Amino acid sequence: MFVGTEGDSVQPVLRRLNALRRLSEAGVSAIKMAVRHRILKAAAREDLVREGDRPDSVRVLLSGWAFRYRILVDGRRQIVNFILPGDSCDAHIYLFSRLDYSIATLTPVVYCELDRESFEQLVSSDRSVAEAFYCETLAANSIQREWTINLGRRDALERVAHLICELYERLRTVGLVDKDTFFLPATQTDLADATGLSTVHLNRTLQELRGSGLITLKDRNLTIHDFQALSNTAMFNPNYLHLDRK
Amino acid sequence: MFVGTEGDSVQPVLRRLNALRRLSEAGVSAIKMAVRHRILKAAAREDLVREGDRPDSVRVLLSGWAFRYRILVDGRRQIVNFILPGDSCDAHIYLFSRLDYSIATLTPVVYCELDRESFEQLVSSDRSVAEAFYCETLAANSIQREWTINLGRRDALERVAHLICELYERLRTVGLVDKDTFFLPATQTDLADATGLSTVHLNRTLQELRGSGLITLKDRNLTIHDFQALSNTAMFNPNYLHLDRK
DNA sequence: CGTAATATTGATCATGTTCAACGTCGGTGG
DNA sequence: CCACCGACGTTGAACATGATCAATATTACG
Repeated sequence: MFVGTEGDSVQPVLRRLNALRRLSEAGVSAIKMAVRHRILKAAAREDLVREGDRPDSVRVLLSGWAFRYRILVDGRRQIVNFILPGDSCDAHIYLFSRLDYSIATLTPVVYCELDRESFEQLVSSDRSVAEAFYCETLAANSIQREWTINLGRRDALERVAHLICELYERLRTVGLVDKDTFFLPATQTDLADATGLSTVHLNRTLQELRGSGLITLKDRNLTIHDFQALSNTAMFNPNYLHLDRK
Repeated sequence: MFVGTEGDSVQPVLRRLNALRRLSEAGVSAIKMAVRHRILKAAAREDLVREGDRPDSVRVLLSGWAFRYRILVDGRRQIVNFILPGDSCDAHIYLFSRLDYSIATLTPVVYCELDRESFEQLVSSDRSVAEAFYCETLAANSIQREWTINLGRRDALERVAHLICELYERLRTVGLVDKDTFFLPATQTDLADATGLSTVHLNRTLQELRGSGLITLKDRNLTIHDFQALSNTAMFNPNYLHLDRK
C-alpha cells in the first residue's frame, strides 16, 4: 500500500546508520530525500518478501518489527534474525537472482522501498552513506555470526537472555527503550523459533528468567531489572553490534 | 611471512568471484595485479587475526583452509564458518574499529593482504569487481544464516550432512573436488565446534553417515557416495550459496 | 459471548552431553 | 630401533537438557 511521505519516520534510519558510521550533513539530506520517495505500509503477520522472489529493491524499515525466516520442507521454522526500525534489508541484494529467505512482519510496519536505481544513486551521492550501508551489511553479518554462536554453544537460559540483551541494545540506539522497558511483539512461538527451542521449553526458560528477578514480560512489554546480571548469564558482549563508532 | 608473487594462486579467487558475479576482462586483470602485490604464508593451526584486533586490511585466501571462531569466557568454542580457497575475509572490514572474531588456519595457507588503500583502488577500478566483492559479502551473510538454521532446527545427523554438502559445493566451484572426494583438514573436534555438538556425538554421527554408506572419511579425505541421498537427509538446498549467477 | 491464538502445566521420552577409559597413529628422542 | 608421548579417534555407561504429547488456563478480539 502506497502512503506518500510520512513525518519524522526517517529518524530511526538516521540513528541506526549514524551509530554505525558518522554520516555527513550531505549524507543525511540525501537519505531523507531518498527515503521520502516511496513509503509503504504493511499489516502485522504479513510476508514482505518470500523465498524465491527476485530481489528488485532495497527495503528500509521505518517503524514496526519484522523478521527473516526460513521454513524447512517438513515445516520446522527458524527465525534467523529480527529486523527493527532503522534496519535495512540487504543493501545491494538485487545483485542476486533469488532470495533465499522470507521476511514477515510482526507488527504493522512502515517501510521504504528503494529500487536499484534509487539506491545506487543514493550511495553514490555521498561517501559516508555508501560506507554506512556497507557497515550495515557487515553488522548484519556480525549479528548473524553471534546467532550462530548462540545456537551452537549456549544453553536455553543463556540463549534467551542473550537475545533479550541484543534486542535491548539495538532498540536503544534507535530510541525505542524507555527506562529499561521495550515493546516486544514476538509471541513465545516466535521467540522459540528464534532461539532454536520448543515453545514449551521457551516458556519455562522465560519463567526462570522472571523467577530470578531478571526480567518482567507482560502484555508484550519487556522490562530488564538488572541488565548487568542478565548480561552475565548470557555472556553478552555488545562488541559484535559495532555500535561504538570509535 | 612475505612470499612475493606465486604462480597461478589467484585462480581460486577468480573462480569464486566469477561464480558469484561475472567479472569483466578488465576486472580479472585488476584482481590479478592487486593480488600479486602482497602474498603471505602462514602455518597450520595459527591465528591470522584475533578478536579485538583493529582491522586494517582485507584478506583473500589463495590456498589452504581457515576458519572463523569465537571462544566464550568459559572456554566453549564455536566455529562460525570455514574459509576456503578463493574466499575473502570481510571486504571493507576496516570500516569497523575492532574485530569481533578470530580467524585461525587449519592447514598451511597462502593468502593475500590488501590494505585499505589497495582494496579501495581495486574495487573502484572496475564495476564488476566492486559488485563481485559485494556479492561475496552478501553470500557470506547468506551462509551465516544457513548455519543459524542448521544449528537451530536440524538434528545432529542432518547438521553434519548439511555441512558436508556445503563444503562439497563450495570446494567444487574452486576446483577442489576430485570425483566426489575432497580434502577435509578439520579434526572431529573442529567439526563438533562447527556443528554445535560434542566430539563424542559428532564421532557417532559420522559413524552413522559411514554406516549408511553415504560417505567415507579416512585420512582427512571425504568421499560422498550418494550426494542425492546425503542432500536429502540434510534437506540441503544450494540456493543460499548463490553460485548459479542467473 | 464465543472462538481462536497464545500461554502454561505435568508427565514421559529422546537426543545429545559428560565422564572416563582405551585404541591408534605418527612423530621424536634415547 | 623402539619406547614414549601427544593428538586424535572410539567406545560404554550414566546423566541431563530439552523435546514431545496432551491437557488446561488465559487473553484478545470480532
